[in-house]
Amino acid sequence: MVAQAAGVSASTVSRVLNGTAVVNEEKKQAIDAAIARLGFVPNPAARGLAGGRTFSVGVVTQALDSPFYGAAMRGIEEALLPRGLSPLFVSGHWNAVTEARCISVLQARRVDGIIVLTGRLTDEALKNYAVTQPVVVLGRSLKAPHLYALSFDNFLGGRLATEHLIQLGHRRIAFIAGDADHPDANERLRGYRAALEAASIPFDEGLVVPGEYHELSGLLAVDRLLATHQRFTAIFAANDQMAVGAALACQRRSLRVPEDISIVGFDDLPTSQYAIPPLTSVEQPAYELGRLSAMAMLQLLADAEPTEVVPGPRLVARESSRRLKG
Amino acid sequence: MVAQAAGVSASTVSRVLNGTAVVNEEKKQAIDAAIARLGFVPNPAARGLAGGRTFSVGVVTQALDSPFYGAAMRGIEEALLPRGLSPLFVSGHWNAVTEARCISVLQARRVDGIIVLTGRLTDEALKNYAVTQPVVVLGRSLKAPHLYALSFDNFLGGRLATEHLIQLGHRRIAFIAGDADHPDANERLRGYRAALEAASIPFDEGLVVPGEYHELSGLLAVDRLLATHQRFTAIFAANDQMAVGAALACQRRSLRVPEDISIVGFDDLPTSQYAIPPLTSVEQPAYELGRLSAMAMLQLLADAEPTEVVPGPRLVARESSRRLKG
DNA sequence: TTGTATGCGTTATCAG
DNA sequence: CTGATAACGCATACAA
Repeated sequence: MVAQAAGVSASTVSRVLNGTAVVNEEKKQAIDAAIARLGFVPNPAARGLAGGRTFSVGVVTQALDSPFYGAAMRGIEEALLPRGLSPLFVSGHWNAVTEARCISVLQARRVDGIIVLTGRLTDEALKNYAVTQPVVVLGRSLKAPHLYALSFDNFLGGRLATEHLIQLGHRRIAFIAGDADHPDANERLRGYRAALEAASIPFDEGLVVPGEYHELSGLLAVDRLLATHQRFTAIFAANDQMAVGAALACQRRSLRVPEDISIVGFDDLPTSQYAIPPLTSVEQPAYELGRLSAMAMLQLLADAEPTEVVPGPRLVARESSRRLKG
Repeated sequence: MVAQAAGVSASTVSRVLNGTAVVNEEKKQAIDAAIARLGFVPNPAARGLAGGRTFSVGVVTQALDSPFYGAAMRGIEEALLPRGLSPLFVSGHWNAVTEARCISVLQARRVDGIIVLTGRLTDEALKNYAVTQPVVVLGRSLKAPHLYALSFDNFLGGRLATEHLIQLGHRRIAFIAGDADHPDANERLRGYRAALEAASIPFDEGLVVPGEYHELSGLLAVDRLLATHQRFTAIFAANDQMAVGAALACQRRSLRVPEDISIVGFDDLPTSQYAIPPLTSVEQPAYELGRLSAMAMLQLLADAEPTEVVPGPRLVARESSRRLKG
């Protein structure tokens, strides 16, 4: 096609396309011209078949419609596309079985590598996948050949949030937890406890209520707290969505935020800054985390050792938390 | 591989894999067994090369991290995956040039079809793309061969929202518009005007302020309204994000929602039900719209005429709007 | 530096 | 009903 238009062989075209070997400048020009004239675009399927690579990397996200994973996906896309790699997004819905199926789909498509955003797969399963193709996982800390893990410091994040409230004078701080079998959530709880301990505030189990990372569970958590007559002046929710639900529950009970109750969330979603009142939160740089995951994958694909390092958590103080009156 | 394991030819394996022809039951069993034993999964790249199809459909979304498009993507994924098709998501960021580049990427990958979610491409450009491969577009109404358009009734939606406020006794209703070169936004404005007219309420240009579909622009719009000393008792924002920003602006000015100002949004994002106060909005069933787009694509790919029809808008009344006090 | 031959894994077109 | 055989579009080893 292009080859005969430029009067050379297909191999030569391939060579200029990939820079595999030096070619005569004249022929190169002729080929480039022919490519432009014919609007030729190499067929990735054929390249994949011949070269063993598909120029696509699979991304197992948990929800396509999550502000958090959405930002991460954006970071991944922006890192990958300019390098000629296409991300293939599939969503696991926080379910190990679904995730495994997702990975099967990706493997069936012969993706060059897989990026897993958190999820419920076991570390073992992940390591196992890594023997077949490079794997980058966000939200774990494990080591294995062809496997790179990027983990955000949820412990420190939990600690920062709690310390912030303590510094504002709060001592009765409720904690709305995330799923118990979710490592991130447990780390945040650990941070909460550590901050309490450092301030010599006794841990009160009654102040910890379970949640499920969505708004409704935050709302219900506050209801439960109130129903059990717990006394508290502040709430730390393990993510922003639950914090928002908690704020609504407070409003329904005529508890003013922050006058009566201070609330701190986690994630610092873009929308949190427009919550009423704007939410104090621990920033988790989703876009950057996504971008770094992709960069790490790029390294892995180039047979290099990834060195990407995750930025630390940062507290963003807004209007939902204030000094305890008193 | 599988072929020789089962003692048959590759063609026969292909036949049972695709159901292309009837195969002897015994051989079929032997092949199935071999497939299971070897954990064989056909290579889509090779299938694509040989058969001219890639079993993937490109999806041009506008933002990977948007609650609205996220839900649509979820609908698309769930309709496509079970049929063995993989969606390939790329994001155009509301920019015609970027979108065109996205489509190039998709075409380079030889996707079997393209689904475009709204966007800024011209109808002409879209029709043009449709000569190469099937196209489904959400948010337009145009007709062309191999092109199916699904459009949501934004006019009626705008009308419903405004009528709701009128029925509550409001007559001074501000409108926070979307981008002027955005057809959806203009339709909503038309609906607003139509409702006003039907109720014999004179249209006041001073009550219409531009916005850009994000929270901040909603906030600024209210500031501007207040700065120009407009009198109004209600606000209809062309989307929920701006409505949330508007609510925050009101709160900052000590205008209570809904006691002093009623607010109605558009889209009914999942989070809107947890806004403070929970937001009255016009439901736009993003998940369903996505699913229907995918179903239409399936029809197109099967050389059938799509018949998918979009559900109409529906007003969801919550606490951000109430009867005007007398 | 370049062309030729071969193979990647699968489907389609033939004969049989 | 089934098996050869060619073809899909490209990359690579090899030969020149």
